[in-house]
Amino acid sequence: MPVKIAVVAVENTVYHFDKKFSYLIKDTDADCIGSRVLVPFGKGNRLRQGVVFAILDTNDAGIDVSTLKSVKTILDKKPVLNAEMIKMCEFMKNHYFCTYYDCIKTMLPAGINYKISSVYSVRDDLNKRLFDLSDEERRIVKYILSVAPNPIEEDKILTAFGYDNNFILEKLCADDILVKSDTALRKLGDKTMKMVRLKDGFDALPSDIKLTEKQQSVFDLIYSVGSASVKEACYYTGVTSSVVESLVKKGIAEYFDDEIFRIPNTAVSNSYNFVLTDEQKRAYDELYSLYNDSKPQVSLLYGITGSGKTSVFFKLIEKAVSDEKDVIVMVPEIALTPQLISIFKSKFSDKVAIFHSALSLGERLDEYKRVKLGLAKIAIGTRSAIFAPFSNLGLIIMDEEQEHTYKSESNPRFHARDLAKFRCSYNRCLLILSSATPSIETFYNANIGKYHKSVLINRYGKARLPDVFIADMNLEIANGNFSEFSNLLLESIEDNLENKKQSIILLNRRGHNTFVTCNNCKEPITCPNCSITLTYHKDNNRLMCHYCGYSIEYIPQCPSCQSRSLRLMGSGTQKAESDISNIFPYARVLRMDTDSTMSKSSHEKKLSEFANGEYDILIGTQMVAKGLNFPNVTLVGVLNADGMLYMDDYRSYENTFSLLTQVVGRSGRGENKGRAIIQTFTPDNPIISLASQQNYDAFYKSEIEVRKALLYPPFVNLCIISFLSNNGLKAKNASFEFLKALTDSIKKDYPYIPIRILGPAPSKVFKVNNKYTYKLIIKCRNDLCFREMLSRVLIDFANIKEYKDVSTFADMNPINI
DNA sequence: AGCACGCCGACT
DNA sequence: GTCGGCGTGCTC
Repeated sequence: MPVKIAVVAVENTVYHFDKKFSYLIKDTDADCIGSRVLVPFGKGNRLRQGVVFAILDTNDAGIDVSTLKSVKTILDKKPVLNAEMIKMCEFMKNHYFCTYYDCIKTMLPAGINYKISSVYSVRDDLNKRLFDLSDEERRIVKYILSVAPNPIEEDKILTAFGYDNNFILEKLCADDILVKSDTALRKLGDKTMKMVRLKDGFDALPSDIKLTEKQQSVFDLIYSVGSASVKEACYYTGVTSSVVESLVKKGIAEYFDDEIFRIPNTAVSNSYNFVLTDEQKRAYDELYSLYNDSKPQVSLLYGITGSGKTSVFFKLIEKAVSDEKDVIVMVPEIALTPQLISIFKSKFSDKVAIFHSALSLGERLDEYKRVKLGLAKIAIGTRSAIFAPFSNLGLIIMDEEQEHTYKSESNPRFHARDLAKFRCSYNRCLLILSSATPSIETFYNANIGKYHKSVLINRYGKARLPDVFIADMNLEIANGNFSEFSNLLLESIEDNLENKKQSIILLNRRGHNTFVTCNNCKEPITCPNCSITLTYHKDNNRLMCHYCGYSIEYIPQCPSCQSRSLRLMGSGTQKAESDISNIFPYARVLRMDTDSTMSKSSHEKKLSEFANGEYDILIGTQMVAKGLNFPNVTLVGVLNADGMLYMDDYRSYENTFSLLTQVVGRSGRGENKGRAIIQTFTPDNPIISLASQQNYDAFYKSEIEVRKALLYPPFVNLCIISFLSNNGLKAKNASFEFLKALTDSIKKDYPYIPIRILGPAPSKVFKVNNKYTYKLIIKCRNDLCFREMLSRVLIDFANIKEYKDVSTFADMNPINI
């Protein structure tokens, strides 16, 4: 029979042996490029899933065909990956040092995945041998026969009989009673968020029911918040899910599924204005001519907050859709953009597909299919929307392109902007990067002519920039005000309360008090799993670790010297909330951070309640600073601008400038002029005054000089190699060994590669979750040559036995260095 | 990561 | 003389 060679990327490989494997395939099956297949793999020839990347003729493969195994099954009738996506896999593997299947899994919706598992069926001719079986074995055989001729999954049998291993099944196979085989099963059963609430009639605990201490703590939590996901209930009380389970068994609580995420249809959508101002029209015309260009183009749409960037790209999307082109719109965080989504839904209705993490597995698959079938023309979503399987892409938009949510922090560690550029060049279409405070890299690229640039300098309509005041907290203290709030801020809040206007207060710290120290031994209380101080949370009276989730009940006694004199230091959103409530007892205060926003849907609800005027003051972490549009907000207060400014990260100025500019821009979006008050101990820091003037250009000018002088992006790329181990010394040794391997390789094979190496050094937080991390920073040029060199070193290093248990990975331009 | 092969110790 | 411990190396 005539055969061809299928080049296959297989599942469950690790980086150092991930490559494309060749298998024989019938030439009648040669049209399966991009389809998933089952192939025998390894010495045991266990079946593994793979995706066919290419089909070759037997004579141009250049390998000994006689040694090849054959493709066992083709799983898809229609390919799941088209040519563009296969190319994108190659691109991602080369750029992000991950496996092919890491990429494939990221590109496809989880619901489409098959799971390979062992299944058992009973041999047809066994009747006579049944006598020899034990009772137990006979029950298993009966169980499997009950669904014959279908085989049963191994997991199902094991759980049905309560086994923790498959020895008895293996024995039955050895005795020729059962047959074991591998099958690809569609992953079923959506993993909806499992929620727990008290059963009706348990508002108060009847006195005849006794709970253990842990059960009581879970009860109290659910009682106080109404309902919580099981995960959150455990997180808050520091117990395992079995405690929740026992509450349910006792009939006190019950499980339910999280309500389906809905995009609220706020009234804003109808009043949205699509008539462009002259300035907006000019920007539109510029972008339109790029859109019509037959070459791929990237353009920065740069306009101050409230200048109507959305209107501009919305018009362009309308144009693209009328041209029968497909459009991807990426936003940093879907929950913070309900307004944008409602505009799209009201205008394009079911031509819009939404991609984000709060969708259930099934919903995500549905949206994916609607795109694939061409029913949806616009995909809106977070960074994963860049994988929307369009075939006629005409336009990609990245809103707030500087946001770090566009960078993935787990394998594959991609940046959506890079992939957007890839798709834009593949489809020869236009990519628009939109922002009021672009990333330094992007603005640099626009300035040197690599990107085009369209500028909006006027706020839209009657809205004007707010008046910004900088409150010097040193003066407040000198004047006897030791509170977290400057007098100016308190007066302004009071004014706003009287005038029925709303206020937003930003404090970039969760929790109540940020750390606890002992007055006697001066030791701060730290997490046992991480090298970081615990944060006091008043809501549950616990000390919590924001890194690993560890939590213990707060007992006012020092764990190291037993002294009872502890001091709560620093303040977070919880404390700010209670302080504000004490000062203004009649104000309706809403707090928004990852603690109070227990589930995604309540997040939505709270924002729309705030928009409806049900609250006077919104206090929160940076999530209150982004993208929201509340016309009635005329005051913004920033409590500790310093906290974010002096982090030892080369991007802390950039991030602070962006955050301050954005939060200041929340004020005065309606008819009334707004004001913003920034509290700081370093009022002379130029970043704060530049942000208060919304002067991005001046900020950029000073920042780019620093980057150039100190050799930071965009003048170099930062490639970080991390070494993670249970053993701190081992992580350290591995990092130094790697450094040696790297320098040797460069000396020997790549003498012309320009790089500078910093470190290795322990990571900023050395211990997280009992794992120790060392990091090596490589300042490099992110070109083919460097990536090839690094890839080789990584692969060779993975083969050193000594460091087998040190997990080593590379991250190009990560968020956290 | 699995999984088979292979080379040493405790046992019938 | 054999069973099985897990160290080692490969995966088309």
